[in-house]
Order: sequence, then structure tokens, then C-alpha cells
Amino acid sequence: MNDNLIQDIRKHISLTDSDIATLSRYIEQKSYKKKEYVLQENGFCRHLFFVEKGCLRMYFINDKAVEQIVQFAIDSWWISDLKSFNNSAPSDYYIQTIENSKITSISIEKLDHLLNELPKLERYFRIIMQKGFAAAQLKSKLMYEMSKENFYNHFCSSFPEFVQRVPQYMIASYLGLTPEYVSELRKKK
Amino acid sequence: MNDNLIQDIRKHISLTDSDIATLSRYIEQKSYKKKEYVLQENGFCRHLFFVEKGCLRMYFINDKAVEQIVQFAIDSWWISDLKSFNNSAPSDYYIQTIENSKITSISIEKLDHLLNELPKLERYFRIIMQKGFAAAQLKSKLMYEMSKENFYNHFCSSFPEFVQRVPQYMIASYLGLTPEYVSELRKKK
DNA sequence: TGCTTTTCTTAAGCCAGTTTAATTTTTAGA
DNA sequence: TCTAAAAATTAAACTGGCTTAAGAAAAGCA
Repeated sequence: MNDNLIQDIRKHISLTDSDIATLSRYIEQKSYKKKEYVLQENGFCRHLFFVEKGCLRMYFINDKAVEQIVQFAIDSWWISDLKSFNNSAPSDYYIQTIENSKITSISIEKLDHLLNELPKLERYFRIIMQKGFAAAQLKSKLMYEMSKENFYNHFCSSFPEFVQRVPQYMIASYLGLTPEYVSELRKKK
Repeated sequence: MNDNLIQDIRKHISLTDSDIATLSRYIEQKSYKKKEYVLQENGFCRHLFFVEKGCLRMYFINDKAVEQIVQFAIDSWWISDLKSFNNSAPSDYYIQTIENSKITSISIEKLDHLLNELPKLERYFRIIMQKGFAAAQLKSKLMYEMSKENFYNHFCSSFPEFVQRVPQYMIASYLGLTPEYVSELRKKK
């Protein structure tokens, strides 16, 4: 259990068996069925979520009452609303499973204690945050520079596994286009 | 000197005089005139840049040969192309001063050495990255949910100091709209 | 297997924001 | 103070992608 998390940490720092024992006193693990909520709106996002196995989406409801997906997460990805997490503020987002999923999570309080007890994990979480930030910068650049048609085609060729696993209308939402327009684009090809 | 950086670090962790001495062996400080480049395209972004004083913009050139601004930074903000920084890859961006500026920077190699010598700074940089990531998530949400008109008005009321300091066409670029359209929006008000 | 819900498609009309092109205003340097 | 460059404005024509509305196909479940 926690195999993917341990592996991911070990990509960046070394862990002894005792470190792992410490770690496991602070994290929680839970299985979720498809379409269960990991975070509800106006909940506070007090956790960082790590997908051991499965698939999640993070979305909010826009002013037209439509779900707007901002992030997906699959095996070995972290996901969270960091504004809510950092500031102990209510979240505008929902985080929901798309498939049956196994999620490891750590609360902000426990992260704090864990990092005091095992300071070398600061490094791991710094790297995680640095990579998450880099990914957000990259996505933002793509959204600035590409037409929606190009963005769609680019996404499909960059992440073919998503196109398999995730319904088309969710990919449309993530890319900021309507399902109708995606249909049109697919017909074109 | 480095007052703002030291202050910023001290918001998150404690620093002794000896820590500061160590730190200053790894960072560089330099003054730039208005419109000087801190990072040129196809340069590798090997540094994190901290604005002691002044104002920077980060941009790339899009396929229509137009500058596309993705980020500003003013006093006490960090700025960098993290994809290039993390992966030692060439950067698509330029980072340029908008005003005369004083910049503190640290290279990836020196950051690595610094963090080995002063591991408690891992915590500071984790927090910096976590906040940067949160800011990127927030901006992304605003771009998903707001019309360009609302995004412009929201920006002006959220960051009035920018509207003073930065030319209008740069704000237009950052918000992903044309200078002509911004003119129209201003006339409307 | 049949029923219900979810997902995807089609097509016409439409509009927020861009493009183009020209002019005016502001700023900065000599 | 003059001049050149940079920044902002105006207005008309245009378009990428959305909206609306309906129907078809696929998937889940009893």
C-alpha cells in the first residue's frame, strides 16, 4: 500500500523504513467509487490529495451553472486547491472521482507536523510544488498561444490516454470549449 | 541591501546573522536599467529572480510575431520560467525590466548548494512555490470564468498600482486582449 | 433484454472580441 | 524646445467559437 507515493518520494529523496513508518502515521488512505466527491464546494480544502490509482477531476460551477473543469489527476499525481489550502479559506471547487480510485491524502495540520518530524520531506514537497507550478505555467502558455482547435488537437496527441479514459465533454470543458465544438472538430479530422 | 529578500524569508522562517552571511555567498544582485533583459529567449532560464525593487515582465513571441506577456513581477515577487529551470531546457520566454530595477537572483546550481548548506531554506522555497502555484491556479480560474471585459475590470480594481506603473498595451497583452479592445472598454466607462 | 441515463452529433444563427488601417496623443531624448 | 518614437484611440469589417434546439448513439443497470 502507498506504493506509488513511496516510489514518487524516492524519486527525489531517500527514505528509510523508519521514515516510511513515520510518514504513514500522518497520511490517510481511502478508496472512492466512481463519481464520489473528495472535496465539496464551500468545503475547505484542507488536504493535498495524491492519486494512488484512478482518476479525478477538479471543477467549479460557472455563472451559467455549467461545470468548468480546471484540472485532471491520474495515478501518481497530486491535486489540491492551493489557495484554499494555504489560506484556510473556503474553496470554490469540487474534486470528484471519474473512476473508482484510491487516494492518499494529508491534511494541512498533519503536513505541518510531518514536516517538523521529518524535515527532509520539505525538499520533496518543494519539488512537487515547483513541478506543479511549472505545469500551470505551461498550460497557461498553451492557452495564450493556441487557437481552441489547435489546443484540442495538441491535447489529444499529448495525452492519448486521457482521450481513452475521460468522456469527451469533460475534455472539452477542461480545454475551455463546448462539447458541440469538439464534435465539429472531430468530424473535420 | 537584499532587505526585501531577507524580510520575505523572515516572514516564513527565522534567520540568524550567520544564515544571512551564508545566503549572501550564493545569491547575486544586480541593477538593471529600464528595458534591459534579465532573460533572453533560447537562453536557458537557470535562475530564480527576486525583484528587490522595480518591475519586470515575462513574455514570449507568438505565431503572429506579437509579444505575449504571461507574468509581471514587482517589489518582493519571485519570477522564473520553471519548466526551463527544472529541466535545464531552453526557455521560450524573455524576462525584461519595465522600470529600472534591482534584482536578486540565484542559479539552480547555487540553490542546490545553498539548500544543502542551509536546509531550513527548503521550507521557504517550498512555501514560495506553493504560493506561486496557488496564484497560477487562481489566474487560470479567472481566465476560465470571466469574459474579457470583466477580466479587465477585475484586474484594474484588484491591482490599481499596476494600472499606474505599466503601459496599457502591456496590461492588455497580459489579460489576453488587444490594445484596441481595451481602448473601447475604457471609453465605455 | 429492455429501459434509462449519459454522452455525442448536427446545423443554423449569432456575437464578443479581433483585424485592419488610419489618426491622435504622449513620452523621452538630444 | 524640437523631433522621433512609443502609446493610445477610433471605427468599420470580419470571424472563431458559442448558443440553441433537437435528435441519435452509447453505456449502465435491473
